[in-house]
Amino acid sequence: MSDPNIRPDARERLIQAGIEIFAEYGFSATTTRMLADKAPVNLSAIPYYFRSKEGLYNATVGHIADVLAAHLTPFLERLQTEIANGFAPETARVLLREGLSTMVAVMCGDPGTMRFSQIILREQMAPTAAFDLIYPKVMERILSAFATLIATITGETDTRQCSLQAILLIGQVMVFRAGRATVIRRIGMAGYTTREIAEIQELVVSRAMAALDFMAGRQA
Amino acid sequence: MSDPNIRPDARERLIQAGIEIFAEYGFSATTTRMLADKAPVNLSAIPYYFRSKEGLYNATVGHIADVLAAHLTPFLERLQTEIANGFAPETARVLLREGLSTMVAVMCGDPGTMRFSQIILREQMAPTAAFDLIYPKVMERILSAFATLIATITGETDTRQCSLQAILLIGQVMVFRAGRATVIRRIGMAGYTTREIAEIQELVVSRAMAALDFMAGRQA
DNA sequence: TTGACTTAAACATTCGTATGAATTAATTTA
DNA sequence: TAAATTAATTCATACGAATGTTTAAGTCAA
Repeated sequence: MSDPNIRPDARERLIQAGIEIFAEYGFSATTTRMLADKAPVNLSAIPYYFRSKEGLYNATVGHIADVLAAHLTPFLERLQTEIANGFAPETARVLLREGLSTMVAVMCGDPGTMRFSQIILREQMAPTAAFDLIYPKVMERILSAFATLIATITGETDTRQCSLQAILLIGQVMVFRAGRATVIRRIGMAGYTTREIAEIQELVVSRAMAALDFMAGRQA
Repeated sequence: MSDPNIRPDARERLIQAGIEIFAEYGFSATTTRMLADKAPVNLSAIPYYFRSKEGLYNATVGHIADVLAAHLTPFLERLQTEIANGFAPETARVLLREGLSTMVAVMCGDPGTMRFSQIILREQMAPTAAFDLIYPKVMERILSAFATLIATITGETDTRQCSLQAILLIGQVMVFRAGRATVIRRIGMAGYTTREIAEIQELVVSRAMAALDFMAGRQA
């Protein structure tokens, strides 16, 4: 639910459990007893604090959206500052590099945030009411920032075109998370180690830069 | 399960129902009664023909793998033929264009095969035993073909590098399926119409070609 | 009549949620 | 301050509905 006085930590523990369990099993395969055991908390704490299992799920997604939005803010603020000060294409390149690298790290590297992206990916593939909690705070802002960067770097003025190019960039990152099982088997990895994350970052960034050169060339 | 004598169509109807229902709801949220109603078939036909709900799911994924593998075969045979006859980079480009276009159409365009990719994507994100049914017949063969094409076009000899580049290409297609909800909302589409599929195909193909030019340039 | 298939009904289990008592914390009263 | 009262939270238990599966009778072609 939404208590004005944030009293207890049973509520927070349930959301942490929600992140772990919902990410691993998805909404339907997750049972309230799994969540209560993981928290650990009595079963009745779920309807007490969140009204229902779905309420806990929505609170979990909302929490993820807030955390990611907070991580996002410094980046977006820097972007705004740069825009106010002219914004050279070289600066935009630096920001895009950094944004993509961070995205790879968040989606594939850090075990904590990997759970976030797992839940978000599930929402994308089969959106529920919780999709509205995460789209405007995270998806929309990332895509819009990337589209701005692309426009600045390439000189492309068609915003739809820039948005589509931003989506392609994100696709190159997403495939390493959503297609993790295939990537690992195909490449013969044991999992994503620090070394392999660095390799993916290098790969994604260099590929993105090449694509932007190509676009800029066509524009000029 | 696996009956030697393939008698009835109740079995096939259940698999068709499985494609529709498992794609829409996923394994856990799908109930045996949904499947039986959709088929339509008596509830007991599921344990009778497939031993269990999981058995029907595996049979469904197996069926998808077979259908996709059959669609894939002509393409792979042409590739083999070309390889036997020298295989100029220009020919490889044509094949890659075609492969990517088909992939977009299969994943995002045709309502029937879109269900296939939905189920496959779920398997990638949270692999079950059924993953082994689809990986070697579909994933492995597509990636290996793309990697071969990339090697031919760019002159890159490192097979790991070629595989990674193939994964990036597939990511650019996959994002339009897995991230459908976000793409549609962000771009302001009402869904993927024929016109938008063509736009995505053009986008993905031209982007891929630019990337390969970049790789070929670095190699030369 | 046999054997493959279908059917309706029921089974045991698990699910999300409700209930009301027990416990703890906070506030008020004396 | 000490006791009393109230509110907030936790707890064990239970309930009805839905789940996957089983059972055994029924149907129909060969």
